Amino acid sequence: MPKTKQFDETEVLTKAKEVFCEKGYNGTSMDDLVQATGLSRSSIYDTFGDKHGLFMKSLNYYRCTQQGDMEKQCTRSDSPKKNIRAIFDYYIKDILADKGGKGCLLINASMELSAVDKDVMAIFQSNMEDIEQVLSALIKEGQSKGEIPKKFSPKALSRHLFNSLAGLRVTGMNRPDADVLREIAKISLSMLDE
Amino acid sequence: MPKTKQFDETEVLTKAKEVFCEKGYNGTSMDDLVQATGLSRSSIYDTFGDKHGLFMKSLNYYRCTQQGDMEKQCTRSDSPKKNIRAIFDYYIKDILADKGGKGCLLINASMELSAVDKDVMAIFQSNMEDIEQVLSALIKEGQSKGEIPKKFSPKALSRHLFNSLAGLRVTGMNRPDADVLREIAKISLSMLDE
DNA sequence: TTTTATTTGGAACATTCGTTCCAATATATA
DNA sequence: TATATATTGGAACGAATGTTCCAAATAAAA
Repeated sequence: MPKTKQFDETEVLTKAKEVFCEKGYNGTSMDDLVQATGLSRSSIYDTFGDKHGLFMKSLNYYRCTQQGDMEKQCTRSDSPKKNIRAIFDYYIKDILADKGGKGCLLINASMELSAVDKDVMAIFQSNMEDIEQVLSALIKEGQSKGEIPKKFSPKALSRHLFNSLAGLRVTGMNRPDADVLREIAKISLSMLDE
Repeated sequence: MPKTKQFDETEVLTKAKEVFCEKGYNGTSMDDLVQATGLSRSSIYDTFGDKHGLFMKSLNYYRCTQQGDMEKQCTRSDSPKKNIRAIFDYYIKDILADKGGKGCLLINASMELSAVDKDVMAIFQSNMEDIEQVLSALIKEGQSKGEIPKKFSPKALSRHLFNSLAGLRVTGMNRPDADVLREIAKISLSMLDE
């Protein structure tokens, strides 16, 4: 009996993500979202509650897809070190593919809202811990295989690598130069050598 | 004859900076700015033109003071490497002193607005180049003194260090833990050793 | 003290904002 | 096809936005 949903929720979240990413949370109006998603106001409010609800769902969805993409890089090779490099390559590719320099919604949102929206901060923190966990596991494996020196602990190295990834997003948004980003990554990753 | 200005412009810019930093550009209303600066609407419009004008002047003033503070660290010692460490120590101290996690106006503004405001992007780029220039000069000096290995070029190392500083601001805003930040800095700076 | 130029506070403006509401529309089942 | 249920478009709302304007207040100079 019921009329089925005329739209795919994840598609809407992806489109909303792009607008929020480009214009920021407070810079995005409901008109912008109506136009970008193709949905009516009513449908947006009915499905997501309000602007903040849509934003949080977009943020969470983006976080999941991004983390999924990153974890896919972890199994590309038997070498943990190569997999870490693959993560950096993937991330740099993602930055360079971002025409218009809209950036990463997690970092943008955190910079815009962390001071006033603790829900946003919590998602960023959780994402940071997850990524550090993934990196830390790869490093621990690499150290036990003898691929990675044990000078620094897996935890410390993973924090350094996450820090470098975050920096790459900031740097890359303002200087989207492939060679420069790859060189920065190379130096950050040289900690894992010899 | 004329009545003199009843306020110090740089004090106003500093106060405006704090509001913009905490709430973001689009999250800050003129009411917020009137309350934070203590000025009347009329005085703000008369002195700075409009909200965007006040924002740009705040951003520029912040950029100058921050860069000045950073350059002060460059002459603390005869050792270029120690001066680079001093820059990182200063920056981490600045991050930890930022109660409330408001962050750095340059990075916040860039993440919020770079995609839609090219003036903001230009200031960030210019600031990035200036800081890399300062770091590059110190590295070159350190390399010629034999303090810093020549495995990587001064330009490449300076970009890596700026990238790390940017990352520290993002990381530090969401996890203001002194030990963690110092450990990240230590690993980033270990590129300058041996 | 008087004059003069400037600052100041607050009212007022037109827009835009996020949100609500409802009648009209559309679709899957019976 | 008829029915039931969900979606849709658009009008409408009050609140908040950035900005303008002007009379009143103020401080330096005469």
